[in-house]
Amino acid sequence: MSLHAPITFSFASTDVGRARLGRILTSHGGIDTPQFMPVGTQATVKALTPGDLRTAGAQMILGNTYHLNLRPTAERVARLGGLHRFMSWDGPILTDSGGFQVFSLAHLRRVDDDGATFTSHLDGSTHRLTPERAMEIQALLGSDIAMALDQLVDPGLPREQIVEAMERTHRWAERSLEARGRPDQAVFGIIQGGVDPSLRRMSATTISALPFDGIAIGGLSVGESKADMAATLNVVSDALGSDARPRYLMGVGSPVDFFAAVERGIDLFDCVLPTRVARTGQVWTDAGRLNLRNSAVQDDPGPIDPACACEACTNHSRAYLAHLFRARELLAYRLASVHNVTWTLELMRRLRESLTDGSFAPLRERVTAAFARTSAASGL
RNA sequence: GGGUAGGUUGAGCAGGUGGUGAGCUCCGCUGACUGUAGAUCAGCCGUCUUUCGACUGUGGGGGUUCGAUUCCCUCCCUGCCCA
Repeated sequence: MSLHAPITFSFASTDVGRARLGRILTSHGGIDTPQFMPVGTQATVKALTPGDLRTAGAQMILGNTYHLNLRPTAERVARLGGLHRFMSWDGPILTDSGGFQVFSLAHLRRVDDDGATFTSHLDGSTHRLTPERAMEIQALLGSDIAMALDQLVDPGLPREQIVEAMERTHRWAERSLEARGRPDQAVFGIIQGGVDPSLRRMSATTISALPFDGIAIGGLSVGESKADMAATLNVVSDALGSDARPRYLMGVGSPVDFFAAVERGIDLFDCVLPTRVARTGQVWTDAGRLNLRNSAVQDDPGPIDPACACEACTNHSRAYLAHLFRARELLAYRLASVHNVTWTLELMRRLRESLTDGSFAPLRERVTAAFARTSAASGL
C-alpha cells in the first residue's frame, strides 16, 4: 500500500511548558502552528468572503459534514468540483464529522451503537450518520483533513453515560479509519471522556494507538470550568507523551483559552466565537472586549483597535460601527467579523512569536488581564 | 360652523359597558455566546425599592357615586365627511 502522505508535520518543542511550534503541510498549502481555524459550517465563514479570510491571515478553515450533507448535499458539492472549488477557498480545509451535531441537536437525533439518526431541522426528513457515511461525505467534500465521527456528551452526566459515549467513540474511531476513502485526505481521531482524568487518559491512549494522522481533543468548552479544561488537557498531554502528531483542541476558543492550551501542547484550534460574537456586536482588542452596541460607543471617533490593520480599523470608527449595528446594516456583521478574525489570527501569530522570544508569559498576562477586566462574568 | 371616529406608560397598539388597566410589539439599556438550527438569545424598559412590595397613570377641568377608563357637563387636541 503506497499512500502518499496526505499531510506532513514538523514540530519543535519550546521551553514554554509543553508548547510546540511547527508547520503542517497539506496538498492545499501549509499552516503554521499553533494555528486558529475560523469555522465555515455551511461552506462560508459567516459574513466573510474567501478574500476577507485571506487578508485576515486565515490559513485553514472548517466545513461541516452534517450541514453540508443536508444542504447542498455532499454529492452535489462533489459534482461541482469539491468544497475548495465550490466555495472558492484554495487553502486547506478541515471538515468536522457531524459529531458536534450529535451533541448540539440532541433533541433531533437518536444515537445507537451503529450511528445516529437525525430528523432534519430543515424539512423533517430523516438522515442516517454512521462513521462510514461521515467518512464518505467528507471524501466527497474533499477536505484536507477529515474528522472521525465521535459522540461528545455533557461532562456533567453520570459516569456510566460518559463511559458509554467514550467507548462508542473509540469503536467509531476504528470504523472511521477502515472507511477512509481517499489517500490524499488526512484523518484525525477524537479523544473523549468528559472531565474524568482516568477516562481521558484511557481515551487518549486508545485513540493515539490508532493510525490517525492527528489527534483531536473533543468534548471540552461545553460548559465545564476553566480549571477542569486545564486539568483535562494536562492528563491528555501526559498520556500523549512525545507523540509527534498534531494536536487539535476542538471548539476553542477564547483569547484566554489559547494560552492555557498552547502551554499544554495544543497545535490547532477552531471556534465559532470570534465570528459569532462579532455578529452580535462584540469585538476583541488588546484592551479586552468591547460591545459596539453600548450607548457610549456612538460618539467614539476612534478605531476598534488602533493597533489593528484590518479593514474595519483602518477605514472606520467605532461610532460608525455602532451606527451600523443599530441600523441593522449588513456591513456591520462583515466589518466586525473581519476585525475579530484578523485580531484573533494576529494574536495567534504573536503567540507563535512569543514561543521563540520568551515573551509567552507576559503576553498571556496582558491578554488575560484585559479580558478579565472587560468581561462581566465569563472572562472568556 | 355641522357631523363623525378617536386621545391608554418614548412610538404603535391591546384591553376595559360603575368594583384591582403596568399587557404586547417596536425603540431604548445591559448581559450572554467556545468542533454555528444563532445578523441569535436572555433580563430590564412609569416612580420608589436589591427583593418582596408600595405608589402613580386611561387628554384637561368639573360633576354624580362608597367607588369613574366606564355615566353626565365642559374645554382642548387629532383624523375623516359635509358646508
